[in-house]
Amino acid sequence: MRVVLADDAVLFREGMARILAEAGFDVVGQVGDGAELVDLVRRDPPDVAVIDLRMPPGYSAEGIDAAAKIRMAVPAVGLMLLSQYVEVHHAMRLMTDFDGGVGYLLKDRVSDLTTFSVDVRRVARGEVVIDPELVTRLVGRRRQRDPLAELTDRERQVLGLMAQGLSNTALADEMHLSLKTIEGHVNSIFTKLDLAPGERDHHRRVLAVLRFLRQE
Amino acid sequence: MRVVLADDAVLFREGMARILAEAGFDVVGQVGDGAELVDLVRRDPPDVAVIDLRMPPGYSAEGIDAAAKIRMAVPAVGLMLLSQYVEVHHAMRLMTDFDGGVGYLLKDRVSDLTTFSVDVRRVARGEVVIDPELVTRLVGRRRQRDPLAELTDRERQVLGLMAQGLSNTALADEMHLSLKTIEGHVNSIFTKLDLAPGERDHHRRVLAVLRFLRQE
DNA sequence: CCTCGTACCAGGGTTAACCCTGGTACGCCG
DNA sequence: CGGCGTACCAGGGTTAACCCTGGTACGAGG
Repeated sequence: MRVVLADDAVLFREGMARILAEAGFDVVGQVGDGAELVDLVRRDPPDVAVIDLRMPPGYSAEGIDAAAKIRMAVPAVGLMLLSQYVEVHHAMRLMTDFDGGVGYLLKDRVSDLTTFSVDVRRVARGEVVIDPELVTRLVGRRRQRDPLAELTDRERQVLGLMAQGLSNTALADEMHLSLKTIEGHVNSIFTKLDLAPGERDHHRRVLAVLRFLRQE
Repeated sequence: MRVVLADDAVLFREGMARILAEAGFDVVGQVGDGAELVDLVRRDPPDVAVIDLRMPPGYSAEGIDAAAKIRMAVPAVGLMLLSQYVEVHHAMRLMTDFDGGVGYLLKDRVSDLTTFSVDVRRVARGEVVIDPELVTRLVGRRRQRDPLAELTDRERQVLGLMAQGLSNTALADEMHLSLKTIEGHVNSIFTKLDLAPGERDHHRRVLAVLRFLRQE
């Protein structure tokens, strides 16, 4: 089974290459960023790509962005994403935007090499592998399709100003609306971007802003 | 040359073991925390130990604490510390408390395996190896006027995670600190970035995040 | 030794952000 | 015409974020 690796951290990536080679994989390529990965996979499609979620230049979601491109260009390639942190919104994107053949594991939570290589093989065969704690977190969430596209014009305008760092008060002044109206729009934005209330792990406004900035 | 490895992240540690074995080292042991490391080194001293700076239980400075104990118990053992983040105070402690035979490298900045294994050998032979950027930072501090440059290493780390959308609670979990400590760092970041309190026009957290993202 | 900077943390107080419910108004479409 | 979506807004309640003060500990430097 042929695998390519994408991670800008050389020490980690090279170690991974050896672990997978030892497990019987044919490591046919290693790259340090998303663009290189997409090129490599297009030229010489592997069975599966193991991809670090955060890579240059933005260290934000380059891995998943590259994965999306690969899925469009070479749909048969399995995509195993590795992350340093639990990030539900990224996992959600994986679940909703990709139709099988995807994995999302936490680097620090892989405790057994055999299980890890089995997981990579499962992804290559079209299965879905998600970190168990993430699965728990994901239960109950509804599927969404391009959440940003669901925003009304007004909501998009509000989010654009939020992304410029305006407070709710300033938003109300700027748009000649009441504070109550702004609050309503902001809440509606969160709902549509599937940023559920009660999540203590995320600062939802910052996440909404990051979502908006990434779209541009 | 005999080496032992200490890192609780299995994937990373196992990869490292293979890299070093391939480079001709005899990997005689692997452990997941500082106490195990000290025991192992006492029982069967290697030539050099490669140690993750942050390990259980506190994820704070277990690596360097264990290194200090090893230096006292078996002074001939070389000590290579690996860190995820730039932490000047730890590097400084290494330079001042240890008399040769020490190294401090950033995991994400090791870009060449041959150089890395050479560095490990140098440390084993009693030399000092420090990440080059860290050297620059140690020598040329306070040269810039950029507010972001005024942040301490800790504050920069906090801001980086804020920019990933982590809430204060998640920051505390992630960094194994108290919520109070995180709040203190966040407030300090705002002060240093000239984001004054009482300004109703701006959402200061979002602005701080935008500032960080623009810098990258 | 003393001072300073950094790191960590607790106690206690404030508030903008957030959230839910309920209402009016308007345009569009079947 | 009625239903639906969107926009605007009020009332009322909750809380994570924010902020200040004060404390310990440690390392570095004069």
